[in-house]
Amino acid sequence: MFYIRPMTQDLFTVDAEGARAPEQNSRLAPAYMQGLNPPQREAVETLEGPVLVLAGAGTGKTRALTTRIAHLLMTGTAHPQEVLAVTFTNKAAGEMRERVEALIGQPTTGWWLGTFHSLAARILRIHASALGADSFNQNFTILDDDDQLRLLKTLLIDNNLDPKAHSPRAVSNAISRWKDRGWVPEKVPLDDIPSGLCDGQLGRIYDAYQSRLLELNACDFGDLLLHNLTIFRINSAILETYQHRFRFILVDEYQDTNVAQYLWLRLLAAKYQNIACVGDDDQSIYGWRGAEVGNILRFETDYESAKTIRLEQNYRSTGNILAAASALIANNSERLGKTLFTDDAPGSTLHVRGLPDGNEEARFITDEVESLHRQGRNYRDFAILVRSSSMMRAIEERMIDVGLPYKVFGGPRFYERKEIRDAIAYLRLIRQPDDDLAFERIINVPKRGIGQTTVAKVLGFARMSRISAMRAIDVMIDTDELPAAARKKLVAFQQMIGQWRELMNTMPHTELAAQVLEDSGYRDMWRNEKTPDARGRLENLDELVGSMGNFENLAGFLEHISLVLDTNAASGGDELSLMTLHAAKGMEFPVVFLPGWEDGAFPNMRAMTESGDKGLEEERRLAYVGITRARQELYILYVGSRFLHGQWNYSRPSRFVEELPEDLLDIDDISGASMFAGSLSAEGRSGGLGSLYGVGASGARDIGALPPLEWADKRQFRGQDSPGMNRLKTNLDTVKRGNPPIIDGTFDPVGFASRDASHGFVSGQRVFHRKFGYGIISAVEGEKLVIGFDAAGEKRVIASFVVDAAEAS
DNA sequence: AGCCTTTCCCTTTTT
DNA sequence: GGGAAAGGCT
Repeated sequence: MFYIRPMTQDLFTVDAEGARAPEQNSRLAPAYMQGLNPPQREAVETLEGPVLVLAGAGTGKTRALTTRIAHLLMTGTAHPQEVLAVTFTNKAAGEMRERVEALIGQPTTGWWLGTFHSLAARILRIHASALGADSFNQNFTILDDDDQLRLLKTLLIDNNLDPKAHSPRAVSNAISRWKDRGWVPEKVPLDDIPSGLCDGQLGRIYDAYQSRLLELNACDFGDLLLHNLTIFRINSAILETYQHRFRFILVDEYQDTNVAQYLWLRLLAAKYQNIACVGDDDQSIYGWRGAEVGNILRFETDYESAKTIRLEQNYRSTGNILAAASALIANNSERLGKTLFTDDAPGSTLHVRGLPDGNEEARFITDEVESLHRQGRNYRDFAILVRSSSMMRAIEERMIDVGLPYKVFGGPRFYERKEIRDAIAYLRLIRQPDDDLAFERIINVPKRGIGQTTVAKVLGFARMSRISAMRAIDVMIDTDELPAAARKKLVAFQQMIGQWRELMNTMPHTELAAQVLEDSGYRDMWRNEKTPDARGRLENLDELVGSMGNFENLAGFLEHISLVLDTNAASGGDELSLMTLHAAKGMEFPVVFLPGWEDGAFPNMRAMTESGDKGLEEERRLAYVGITRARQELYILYVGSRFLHGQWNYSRPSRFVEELPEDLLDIDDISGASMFAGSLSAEGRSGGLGSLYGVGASGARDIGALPPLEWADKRQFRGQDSPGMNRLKTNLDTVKRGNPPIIDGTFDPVGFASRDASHGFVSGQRVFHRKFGYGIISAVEGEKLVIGFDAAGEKRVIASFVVDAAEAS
């Protein structure tokens, strides 16, 4: 039996006097329940059955959820290992963990409490082999964005498609979107074919990508959930195990679940239906990631005995802030509608400031922070929330200048630095030699004389024979396909990795990492580099090795970096927070700055051109999220001109500013934007979109002259359909017939490429080889052939490099 | 092969 | 502005 129910959790047995019975714990209930209002209490105390908590911003929904977990445990209704608590982001998961620990006074290590992706990865690690793919096993690598793009690019080239004409990025987006929708493309699918690829081509790329991932023992983010679904569907025993195990399921931010996540939850909750979801349709900001607000609406039909509880009393923000947020969101047409109220005083007005440019905006923020800090605020009381991370730089630079302590969430990340990624690639390859993306990254870094040509040959052969590069080397070093010098170097590389691989089992992982970086010459490479940032890179490597100490083993560390791309989450110093609006979901701060409220930037022009009114409404919800993060003071900022992408752009205030009730605001506009707005009214405004790109300083671009959308021109092709595309269409039909997007038997599990190695060559056959010319096969050893060539003499070559002499032109 | 310079392209949000 | 790729030079 693969699953042994761990009974090591000591929640009920920590008492010094011996085992503490659940009944005794229940007497503690009043303490942690104190201060809850009646609906919150109801949400906590409805221990069994499906519960949907529709809760507005700042109504204490996460508190209700965590208290519910505590209550489940304290009343003895649930054992810790029977609880599955799911959040969207790592930060939310960490926060939930903290709160639960505070409530029950116990560590929650090992509990099933985390993000969708981390929990799905955990299950997939246990059951990877149940997927049925030859090479896919528990050591699988989780690919990130960059790996995915590089892989797609090579696959495009293999399929004779030009990566310039058919951007790997667009293909990647399309694939991710399908996956987010659980392969049930309700809205986008057939129109969502990027840049002139006909659907047959895209389907082929998709299939090639998917089977390549399995050959490399790798999966992408979307696969984590999808493979779970596949396993659950083809192996009901596994599904039942988990249905039985997770008797209590809790979900935060339910409005942001996509179809794949929805299906995953539904399958798991099917048996006991003890599922409690908390969400707010007004805070749905992940539509672009496939989030379905409809999942909230569907809850009551999915679970017949569902109980819906509304939390409408806001405990977070002042009256003015709440009123402004409510007025803004009232402009959205698609909403369930909630009326939030607060008993708090109105508080300050909202501070709206128009400033000349981005530097002045940054200066205003730091000045204001310092002045409030002098009045007794801590730095950690402040948050600066931006629409896009590119807006962070100016603010960051300013804060460095004046020496304010700050922390960036979701900006350029530690793990995305080149040296860190290289170091991790070494470790990935040592742990999982089939990881070609890691291989490609470090095969010649530092330089070891294995050039582009050699690497291209190895990788090309690997893809052709549907094996990984390291395995391809095994084959190729026995043959004459590569020059002797190259073979020698490849062998040396392989042996180097092999030695470390052996050390992996005996040596602590931090020591191994240090040794790998030293022995590989990677550290020396940076030591010898004279650029100013080389020293910093070496320090980063030290930091990486140091941070590995926080993990039990190499596997745990690698899992962490692929799922939790956030190093400084745990620093609790007195620092102000700088992050995107998306990253701020679920958080609150006494003082919030919202810079960059300019039309075109926010609401973001792309969001609107791509998704029209729906896009605008999502942007408005984002604004709503931003405003409702603030407890006491709120600053909304816009500038008259901003330096973006190497060019000055003139702008006018966001339409969202106009949607705020004027009597709640104190406005001070020195942006000069109104002047431009006036001059723009003829052309810019009539365009209906913002003027962010309207008039460049150099008179560069005009709204009407924007480049045509790349996504136009989609379906004039009728290429032959691939299995992947057929699958899509089948599912599309299912949905069109009015069926809910459920997994059913009609929908195939991931398709696998069969590994048919038989080539059909026989001894005595006359063949042609591109490099060695014509010859006669003297022996066949699996896929290797020994051939006596007319000109080159006897050589060992690989069957796939050879064609029958008659077929050679 | 390797190194330096130029050119081109992108540029929302994230697990 | 910034990164990747292509081109050009040693």
